[in-house]
Amino acid sequence: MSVPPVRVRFAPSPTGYLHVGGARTALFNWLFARAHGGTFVLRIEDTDAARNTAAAQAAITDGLHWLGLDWDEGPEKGGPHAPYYQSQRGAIYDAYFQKLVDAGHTYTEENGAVRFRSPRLPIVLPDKICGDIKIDRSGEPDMTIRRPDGSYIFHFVNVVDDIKMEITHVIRGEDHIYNTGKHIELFQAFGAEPPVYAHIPLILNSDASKMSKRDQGAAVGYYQENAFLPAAVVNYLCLLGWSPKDDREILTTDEILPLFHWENMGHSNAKFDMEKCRWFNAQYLAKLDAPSFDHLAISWLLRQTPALSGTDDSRLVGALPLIQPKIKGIPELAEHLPMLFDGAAPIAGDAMAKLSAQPDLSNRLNVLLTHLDAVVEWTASAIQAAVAAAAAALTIKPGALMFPLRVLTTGQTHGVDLLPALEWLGKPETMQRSTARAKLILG
RNA sequence: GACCCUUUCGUCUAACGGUUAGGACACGUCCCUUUCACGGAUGUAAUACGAGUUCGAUUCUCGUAGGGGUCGCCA
Repeated sequence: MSVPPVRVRFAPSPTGYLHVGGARTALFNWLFARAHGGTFVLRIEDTDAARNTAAAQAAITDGLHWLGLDWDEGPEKGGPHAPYYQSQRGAIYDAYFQKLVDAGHTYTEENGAVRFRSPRLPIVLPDKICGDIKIDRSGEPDMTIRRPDGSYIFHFVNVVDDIKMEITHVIRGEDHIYNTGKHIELFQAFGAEPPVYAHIPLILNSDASKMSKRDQGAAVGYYQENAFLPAAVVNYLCLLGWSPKDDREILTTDEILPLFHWENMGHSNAKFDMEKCRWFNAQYLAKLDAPSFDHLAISWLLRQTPALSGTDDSRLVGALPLIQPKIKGIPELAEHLPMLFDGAAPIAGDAMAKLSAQPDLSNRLNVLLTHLDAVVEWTASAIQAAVAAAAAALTIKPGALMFPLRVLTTGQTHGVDLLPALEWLGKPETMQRSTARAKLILG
């Protein structure tokens, strides 16, 4: 007896955005298919014509493309079970509907809606994650499967398509557990074997509420817009409801595939932690090669308002390596770029306060500027030597001069690695900024 | 309310019935260092509660409580 090849599907409806929980469901289906050499099907459940727009469809396919979750059959690719849009499968549904009618499983309401007559038998759902779940629908009203206008309801089309598309495993959110009772009744009415079910726990907000469109990070588009690295997001998402069962956290999908078992799946809902997601992003950002980082940064800058000096000249490309190791997200460029490019930026309040508290300030600044002015070859190491010499002359530690130097040149208390930044800035600009701000500070 | 799922640091999670209950994010301290960081070290912090089984329970069973989900002619 041969085991049928694994076929899984992600079946979103076009709601206008791709929910991060949906993305995780897609990811788990994708991982399962890839781990078993199976087929990953994308099917668009667009039976609700009202919200079925091109933009809503694009949010799904763009998001999946961006995450790197390639499907084997579905929109853009076609396949043996095309079409993959439910809105185009009316004839199939009509035929399957007739089967139910002929078998006497249905009855029609006064207004024309058609219901499926439930066998009202207790159902046991053998779930791969939750175990055996008892579902008792005997007290429930019969489900409607067709509206008076002839369009079909989710439960019906979902099951028909899973039969037609030969889906072997259904991996979906826990919010579908109870629906599964209805679905199993339909499979049985069609004389079809239900697929293997695995219901994965949900992703919630940090306050345990359901993530909705408005919540930050609920839409995959948020990560795209903010130039997250897809691999980082995928990595983080994998760890919500799945674990390698050891201490590793940074994992490639190749490393995850052999460990993607039901046994490694979590059973309880997970709260989304944007801080940790950003930490993953920082890990991947730091490892990125310079050209890729430049491309990511520049294309993000070009999408910003003009206020953000989004040039792609060599000055900018020279500055980006200074920033790359400092940030957890590309949007933090907006914090670093001004202090590097705007020499006239005002001195930050806390910087001024901390600097004023330094003893012997006037003398220190003057000695520092004198030594800097004497630097011939303007390199980070030469600047460092000048700072060291100035410190020696003042009989203080070099470190004591770094903070004043940072304030003089950037106006800030913190920022990128200073000496390389000054090398990038150049001697004339450094001296000009320093003398101007020194005057301001010393009054 | 009914039914279903679930319960280990604030969060994500690990722990053949025997561990000083481990790791990571976040937070604190120290070290490193020319600065900001990175990094290293370290600290605060968890088995929801109550019974039972057992020599021994985070682990198995039951109950209680908390959280979530579902109860559509939405998907």
